[in-house]
Amino acid sequence: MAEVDIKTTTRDHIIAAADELIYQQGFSKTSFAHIAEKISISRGNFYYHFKNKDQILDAVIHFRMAKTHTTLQQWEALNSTPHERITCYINVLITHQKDILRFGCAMSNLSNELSRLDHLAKGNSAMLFVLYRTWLRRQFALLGGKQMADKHALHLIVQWQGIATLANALNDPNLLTQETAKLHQWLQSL
Amino acid sequence: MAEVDIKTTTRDHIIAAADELIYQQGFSKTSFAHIAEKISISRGNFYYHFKNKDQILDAVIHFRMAKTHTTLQQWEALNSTPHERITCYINVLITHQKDILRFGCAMSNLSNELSRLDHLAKGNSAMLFVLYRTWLRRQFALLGGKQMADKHALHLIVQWQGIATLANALNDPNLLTQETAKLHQWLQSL
DNA sequence: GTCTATATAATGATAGAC
DNA sequence: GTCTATCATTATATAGAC
Repeated sequence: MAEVDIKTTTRDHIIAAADELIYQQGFSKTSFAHIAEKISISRGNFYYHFKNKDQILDAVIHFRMAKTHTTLQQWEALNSTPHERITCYINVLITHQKDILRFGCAMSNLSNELSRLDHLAKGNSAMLFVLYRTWLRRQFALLGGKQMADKHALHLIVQWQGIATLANALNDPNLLTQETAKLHQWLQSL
Repeated sequence: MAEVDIKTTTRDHIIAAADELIYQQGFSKTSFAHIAEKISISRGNFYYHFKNKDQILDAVIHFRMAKTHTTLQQWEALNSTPHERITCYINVLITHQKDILRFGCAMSNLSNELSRLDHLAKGNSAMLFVLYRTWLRRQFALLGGKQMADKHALHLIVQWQGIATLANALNDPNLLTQETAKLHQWLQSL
């Protein structure tokens, strides 16, 4: 029943490389040439695996959804209390601090870019937030009742995004650690 | 002594148009062709007023700094209490809600793009945040003492950015009004 | 499945007429 | 000061050989 021997195809390589480059450079600036160079294929090869650039974007968003889903499941499996699980979410600000300081948050960056482009995939990219929100809501419900669960979930994501955004803007790792500590205190106080 | 008859030159037109387009589309996607069309000049004309695209960016950042400086002075001149002045800052989330939902925050968007591009002007764009932070710190110091002033200023900017980011991502005006109401409550409680 | 070659459009930038 | 014409580069995308 275990999942074994899942082949890593060229299509998967394209998606993984595009995922990283879209995070680092944005969707518009991520070119076929750059992805091709990164994984050593030719530009023409893309159109065997994808109809156009937008379909790569769709695949990347789908890939991110799956990745996030797996991460949330792991946080849940490895931690028995909702307090510990929510702590995992908060700590991403620390474990990924180098990337956040340089590139910001992958979710909000893409969502914002697609919003400004008036891109059809904007709604899909926003679903990543919904995934986190739903998961956090369930954890907060376990922690202290259903009434405030969604408010707490939303509030935490707002704080998380604000910290990531400002730390990136000011390129300030201390801001990251100090504001993250406040989040832990807030969680403790609930 | 009053400032009268300041001519609006072509250079000013370019800067104003670039300011708006950079907000809406980002720096990379804002082309000379698009700016030229917006203000009805030719593409070749840019290079009489600016050496290259980066110099337009510098001028736009300088323009935004001046605009922000004026805004902060007005908030201060038109309101006698620090509480009212800080309220002005919070209320931008409401008065500019349409733009925020569609495009996000101009400051953090540019700062993030330049950070990811590893662009030299990144530091300059971050100075806009410093401008707000310094002004807010002074208002909070007037409000309740110097010890907590900078922490309050930073915390407010973090919240503001988080609200703008998430409202943009979820395209949710209700989130904007609800979280802004929380900010007002927080200010009241200080 | 992967490649090379190419078509087409848009970009930042330059030269020079007026 | 503003324009037209042009260049070099890069982008997405297509056609067809292997």
